[in-house]
Amino acid sequence: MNLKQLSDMLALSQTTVSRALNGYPEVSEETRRRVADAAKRHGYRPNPSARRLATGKAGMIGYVMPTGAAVDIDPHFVEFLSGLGDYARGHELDLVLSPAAADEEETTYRRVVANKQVDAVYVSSPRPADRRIILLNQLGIPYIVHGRSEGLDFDYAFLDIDNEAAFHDAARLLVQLGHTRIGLVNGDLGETFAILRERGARRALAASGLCLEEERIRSMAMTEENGFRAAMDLLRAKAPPTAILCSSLIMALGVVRAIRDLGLSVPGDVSVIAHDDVFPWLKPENFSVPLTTTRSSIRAAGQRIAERLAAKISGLENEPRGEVWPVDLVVRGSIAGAKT
Amino acid sequence: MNLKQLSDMLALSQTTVSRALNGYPEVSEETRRRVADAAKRHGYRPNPSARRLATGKAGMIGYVMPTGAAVDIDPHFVEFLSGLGDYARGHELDLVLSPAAADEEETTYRRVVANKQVDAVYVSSPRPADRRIILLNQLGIPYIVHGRSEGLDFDYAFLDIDNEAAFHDAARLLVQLGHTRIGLVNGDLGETFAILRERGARRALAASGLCLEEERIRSMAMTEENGFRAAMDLLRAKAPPTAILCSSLIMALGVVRAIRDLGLSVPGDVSVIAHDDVFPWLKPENFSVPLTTTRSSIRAAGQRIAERLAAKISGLENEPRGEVWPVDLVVRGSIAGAKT
DNA sequence: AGAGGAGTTCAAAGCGCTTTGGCTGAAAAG
DNA sequence: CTTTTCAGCCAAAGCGCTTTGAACTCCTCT
Repeated sequence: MNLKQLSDMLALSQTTVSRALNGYPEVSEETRRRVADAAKRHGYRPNPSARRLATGKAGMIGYVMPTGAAVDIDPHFVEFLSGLGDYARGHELDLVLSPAAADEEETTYRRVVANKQVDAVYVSSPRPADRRIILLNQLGIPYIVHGRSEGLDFDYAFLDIDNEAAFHDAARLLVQLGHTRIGLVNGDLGETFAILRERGARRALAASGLCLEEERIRSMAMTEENGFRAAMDLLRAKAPPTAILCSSLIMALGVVRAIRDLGLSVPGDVSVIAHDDVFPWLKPENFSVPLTTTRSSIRAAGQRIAERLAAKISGLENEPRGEVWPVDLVVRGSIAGAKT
Repeated sequence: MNLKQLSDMLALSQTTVSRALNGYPEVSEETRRRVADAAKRHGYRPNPSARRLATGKAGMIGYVMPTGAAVDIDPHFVEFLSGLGDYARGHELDLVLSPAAADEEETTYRRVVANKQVDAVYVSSPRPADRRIILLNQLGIPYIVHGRSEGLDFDYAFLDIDNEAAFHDAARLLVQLGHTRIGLVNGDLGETFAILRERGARRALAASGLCLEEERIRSMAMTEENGFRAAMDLLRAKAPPTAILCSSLIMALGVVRAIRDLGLSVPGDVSVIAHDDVFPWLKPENFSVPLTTTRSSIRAAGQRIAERLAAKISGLENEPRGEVWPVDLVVRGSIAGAKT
């Protein structure tokens, strides 16, 4: 069933039918009703390719997905995607994932934009002075960054959680509990969030005249194994930390395992606080010792970003606004006062 | 740069340019070269919407993504997606994710197909007699199922791992080690893979005159928490299992935690074998006791499915072929002979 | 009564590509 | 020398939609 058939059936022109369906004012109410009715009854749906060709609007959100043997998409992505989907579902928005090798990312963005395959894109895991953002900005397509970049000389739309405050507060809490040697098991410093978290922790310690020593910081891809290695490393040092801040639940699995392996206990010997992105399949309260976390639902972020992208597409959101969400500090059994 | 501009520039008709670019024979070699050259130099790329409108071919692979507050996409999906992307990347294929609530899945498939938004789709987590497969079959769009259904009266294309053999072999190994009371911590029985795994385990026990007791089976969503609960349940029974088969690494985390919480040990008191889909961020060899696993890379499956979908699209693969991959049984420290 | 609107509707021109059917000129066949 | 054949190229017709510009019908106003 296409527009022509439908309009023939109604003895109306394609123009009128199209306008009726798209809510243009110059159609009488009665006609509109008739058209809407017939359309529904016959299950008419405008062909998106045709519409796209005519309008340039795609009804899709794009994401350039880094791929390649060396690239591991991490499980956060799936939760984020769920959120995006939650919103998109109700709004007939589809997502287009364009896989690209690391060195083809820019080309891919260019292609996607030039082809008008999507109306807007989102960018994840931004790095400082991220080139993708610079590119998108000059290409002039609506976009939102999930996370933040730094060192860009223009404003851009983003949604981020307050990583700095989260780790600041977490570190401050540890300090208040009497800890002075605090370790940080962080994500890769190539990404802004990790930089901000380190900064937050550093600031909290500094406020009490303490210092986040370089040798108590580890930054690497957030796998269980790396968490384990990092913690092992830290805890075997001459003056091991009595508390560890950790950037992800998955790493925290490794951290806790390391602590155990060394015959130490949580929180008796080592207090642990981790960041929790809220996975349905791994919960901090279910760790052998319930984990204190800084918590922010990455799924909710996905929903919000979809919503804002939709707003941008329909022209409701224009200024390049940054949105920063506060992070909950959820105290559970994994922290205790420092042994004196 | 569109076709018209390019052809004007070359003083050729759009027809000829189009044909030259698409490899039709009725173009002289010299012309073809000239055209290809100019196209490359000016970065000409045919507008996909226009092409799609004209040909009906989309150059995209579709996936109807279950979404909704109640639906958790699990982390396996991301690994699978990576694989799909690995292949798609090199072949200019994009993926379209169409989010759909559980009760809108069929409608969404219909929409996607009717709109010719994609050339082929893949279906994941198939259930027995899966309605989606029936639907796709009659809609006549190329598709591949990742996993298997049962009870369908027609052949369909799928790629699955040999779940039954995997769990059969794992169970047999446990039996050979002297275990007679074996527990199964499985995924939701709504999905075929879980049914097959149970069948495999059952068969192995039966072969030795043993029985996989109903009360030693738990089937539920594969979260860490459910793994914990299930194992707790099993181990607190009057005649607790001395070995546990587990359907996922994430569940296995919970299983191991339960064993520990009860003051038992792996493999001293309880042997554990789990299925490993190969995540970069959580490895069985890094469990406190290295985990014996049945292993099959879900990422590799993604690559292969993309490859086969591409073959289907270009008409290279036609018969509805089923492909079943063997599963590795990797023995590590988590199993031991049964205490006598 | 005629001009000027307001309210509806329509025919036709794109959007950028593929593809059908036809045309041309030179080489092959008669 | 005429007829075929065929490689190579082209004009134009879609694909299904949106949008421009025009037209037509009623009213209202002067």
